[in-house]
Amino acid sequence: MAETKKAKKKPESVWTRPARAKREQPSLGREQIVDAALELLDAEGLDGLSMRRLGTRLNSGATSVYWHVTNKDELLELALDRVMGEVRVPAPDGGGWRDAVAGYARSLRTMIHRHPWTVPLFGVQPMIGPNATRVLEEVIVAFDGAGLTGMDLENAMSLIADYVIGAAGSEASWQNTRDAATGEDWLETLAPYLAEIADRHPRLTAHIRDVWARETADVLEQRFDYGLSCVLAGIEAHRPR
Amino acid sequence: MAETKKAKKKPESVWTRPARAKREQPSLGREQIVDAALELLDAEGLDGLSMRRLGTRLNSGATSVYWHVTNKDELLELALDRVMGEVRVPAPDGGGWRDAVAGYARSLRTMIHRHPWTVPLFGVQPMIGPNATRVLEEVIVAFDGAGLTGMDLENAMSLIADYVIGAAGSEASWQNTRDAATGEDWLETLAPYLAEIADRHPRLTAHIRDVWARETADVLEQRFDYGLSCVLAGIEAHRPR
DNA sequence: AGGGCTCCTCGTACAGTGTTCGAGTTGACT
DNA sequence: AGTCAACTCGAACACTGTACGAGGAGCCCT
Repeated sequence: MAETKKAKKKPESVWTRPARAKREQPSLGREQIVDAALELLDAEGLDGLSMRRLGTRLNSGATSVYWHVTNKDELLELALDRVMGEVRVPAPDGGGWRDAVAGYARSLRTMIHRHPWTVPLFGVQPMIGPNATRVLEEVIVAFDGAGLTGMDLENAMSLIADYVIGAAGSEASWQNTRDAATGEDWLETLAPYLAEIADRHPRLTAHIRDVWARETADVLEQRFDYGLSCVLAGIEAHRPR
Repeated sequence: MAETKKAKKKPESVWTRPARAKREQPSLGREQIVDAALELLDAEGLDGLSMRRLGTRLNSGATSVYWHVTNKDELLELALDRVMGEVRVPAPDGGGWRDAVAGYARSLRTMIHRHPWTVPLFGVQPMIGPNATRVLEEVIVAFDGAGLTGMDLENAMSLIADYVIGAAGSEASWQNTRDAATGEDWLETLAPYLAEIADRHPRLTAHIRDVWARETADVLEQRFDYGLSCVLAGIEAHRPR
């Protein structure tokens, strides 16, 4: 493809004619575009994806992407649905609905951990991509056995999703500030401020002293499981019988 | 932008940085700046706030703001803490801890409804502004009577906050797309797509037909209360006794 | 063989963004 | 009167998303 076309001879020499840009992939496609976008997003977050950087990563002009995708928003929709493909929902065979739903929740959480840039994207548009709908379908099936229908089912599903997104999102952004500065640095710059508010907020400072600096991954794991089992217990307690 | 730098920068926030010595009556002040920023944010969301527009709204040069605020991020921190001042936490007098915590949750939710731009801001930096800390202190007090300490208390507080932010956030962004196009328009453009996935996802389409088009404010209210009482029941069930 | 026609690429340009810099203004204190 | 700090702000830089239109490649139908 990169070689000179010989069908027509034009009165030009090889030297005056600009060499055809060598394209390893003859054309751009949605798949490759989303692939490249995902690399940028996973590596540097939402701000790391710009149309120009995407273009250069694809060895193509900056605005060529706009033929395959009308918008940056649309591109993000595609990327979001792509990573929704990583979410697994166990079928409720054997184990009750609680296990299946818990499996879904945990899978959604690890997906968010892998792709933290998804968090501000949830819900900006109704998620109706193929993978999102597949997940929804499977979640409905997972809830079989809980005896929920109509609005009750909808409420329970929303509760699970809202909790997971809220929890995983706050975990992710917390990780972010942890990466930016080591926890000790933070504690160092924070110490005088903490001392200042110590008498205004006695309970809070006591709590902080009690709890901080053991925010390891284990603790986050435990916290998520605690919240999840609370939510499941609540759904269990409120379901019609 | 370009704020996702991984370079180690000294961790600072508006609250830890010493306030600048101020003069008698400078023409610009943090209060007025945050006031104007809030007007823009509430009127047009996160994208509606740009430093230049903020400048013109303040009848000042575009870059004058940078004397009083080092960053746009810092400005957003200030704005976020300002609206955190609207959150009320009932003292647990009389009614048990459940009522107090529920009151906090509902107050946080209405705050988010009033200022939907806060959602993507939660947790990007540790929230240590005066109003945020005041709320945290009061929440700890509200949990008195639940008999939670240390990590248990922390987990319960995180659970409440994560649920409320997740739920109110998804409500807010849903409202957004509702405003963009009337629900009927949406259903109209969506109908063929729904028909297309009907046999691939039978349960989902049945559920949608069952549930949709009654997404009134009442339903959202009910859903939030359902989720909240689930969470509270879960905390109740898991607390040490 | 040539004329359209559709798919596709891409350089250029526009209007905007956050932020830096340095020159200029003001007002209070020595 | 002079100094100095507190402030304001225009200009500029390096970005951003996107519209537009000029082209090129391959195909089908005369």
